[in-house]
Amino acid sequence: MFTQSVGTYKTPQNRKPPIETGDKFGLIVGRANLVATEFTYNREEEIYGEDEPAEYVYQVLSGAVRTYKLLSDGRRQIGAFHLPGDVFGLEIGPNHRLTAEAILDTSVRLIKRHSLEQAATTDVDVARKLWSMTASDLQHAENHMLLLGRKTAMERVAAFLLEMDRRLSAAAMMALPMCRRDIGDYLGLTLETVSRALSELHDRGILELSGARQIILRNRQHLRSMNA
Amino acid sequence: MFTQSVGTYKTPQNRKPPIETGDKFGLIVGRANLVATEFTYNREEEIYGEDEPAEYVYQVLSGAVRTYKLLSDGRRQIGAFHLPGDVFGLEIGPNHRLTAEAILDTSVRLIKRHSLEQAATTDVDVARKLWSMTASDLQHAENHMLLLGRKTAMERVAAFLLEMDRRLSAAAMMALPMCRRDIGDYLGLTLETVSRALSELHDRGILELSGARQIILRNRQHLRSMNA
DNA sequence: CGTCCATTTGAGGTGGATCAACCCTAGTGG
DNA sequence: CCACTAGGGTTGATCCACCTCAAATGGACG
Repeated sequence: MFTQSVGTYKTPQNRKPPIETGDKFGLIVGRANLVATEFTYNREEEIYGEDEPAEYVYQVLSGAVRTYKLLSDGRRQIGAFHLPGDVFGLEIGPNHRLTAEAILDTSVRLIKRHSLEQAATTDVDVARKLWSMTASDLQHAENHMLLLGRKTAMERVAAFLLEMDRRLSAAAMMALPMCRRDIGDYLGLTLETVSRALSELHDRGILELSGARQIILRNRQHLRSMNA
Repeated sequence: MFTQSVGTYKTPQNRKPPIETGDKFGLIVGRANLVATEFTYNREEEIYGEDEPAEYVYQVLSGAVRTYKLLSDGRRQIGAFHLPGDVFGLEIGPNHRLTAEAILDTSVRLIKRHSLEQAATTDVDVARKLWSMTASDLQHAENHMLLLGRKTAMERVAAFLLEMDRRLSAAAMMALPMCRRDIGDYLGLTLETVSRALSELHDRGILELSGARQIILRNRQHLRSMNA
């Protein structure tokens, strides 16, 4: 994978990761004395493909990543967006089950899966942490199934905004890393429907736009009430 | 939970469970010397509710179970059907994240979650098995998000039939335990749309119906090709 | 300043939802 | 053993939320 990659190596270790507290992955790495490498991917670059052998587990240090599945005719369902601090690519079987791509220039920390699993056999805390990360992904997927199967377009967009608000807006303004098509493919909508929903929320004074991807939420309570 | 339950106790242990080989749960129970109890629920009876404390983990012995989430106005998304052999209700957090109901009269084997977690701290194989079960659920959810977000009604029904064929039809005929509404709520469709899709598949000679829930697949290859 | 995309907006089409009969069948009770 | 009933399932007619296709707008970057 890496030999073909356009990404560039950086010196590993010896850096304070820009990750807030509660960094499970960091805890594991430290605790188990694992070797973590840093790597960067260019915008729109593939990190791994669906069904490829899962050799590494990844943590976003900066940038953003989308993981998705494709149908044969190109229809795409994004399963999750991965933002700084998030772990992705953790599998228990031999292969990745989704494709991962960098949305922006992205740097990741990566660890050999094998070494993580090794650590899990000797350290129950590591084992539980890995299980817990998979369980968190499952919980996200269960909520997302409800969204995809039963929510209206406006409800989906409201849920998306609240999720992103929670996950990336420390400041008042949130800077979305992804385009309208990505949002649509995450929410099971077209990019036009996403755009129309955002326009309507803007017209209703529920959010402010300064550039299509710079959003300020003016009325979170209203969004929560739309979230059914 | 059980004090309010209409279910009835049966003598635990001392029975050969009607579970085929590869019974992960059984392996854990045997290996770790855990106490498993048997319990039965009546048709349409709730097994546990969303956000209730997750005290037990369940395995279906006979019958069928649906697990789902509800929106405030009653819209329902079924996350999974659980058939004999399947484990459900396994959580890592304190509470159940979906509601579980018996579709038919159903008997389950149950184990205290606490005792499973206990076993996981001393036996890495148990820990890995638990992780693996959560990972399987996640994989199912990832596939289902693709279905809910991007597949047409006919593709969803074809996928459903193939899933049920794989999971419960040892014989030529498959006996669906669930009604059209359940299927719709699993596939993100209405019961009418499910019915129309099945009628069309019947008209096209792809399946045979003897009673609405007794289905014989005549052309699996065709169904697979519709599964995009 | 011009080019290239991403985004917005508009107009019209459609797949699946909704609303409404009707049918079938398993269970019930006479 | 059969008539009745209730609930699940099917089918038809219509509607509408979202998709599709198209064009205009805007912002970033050379």
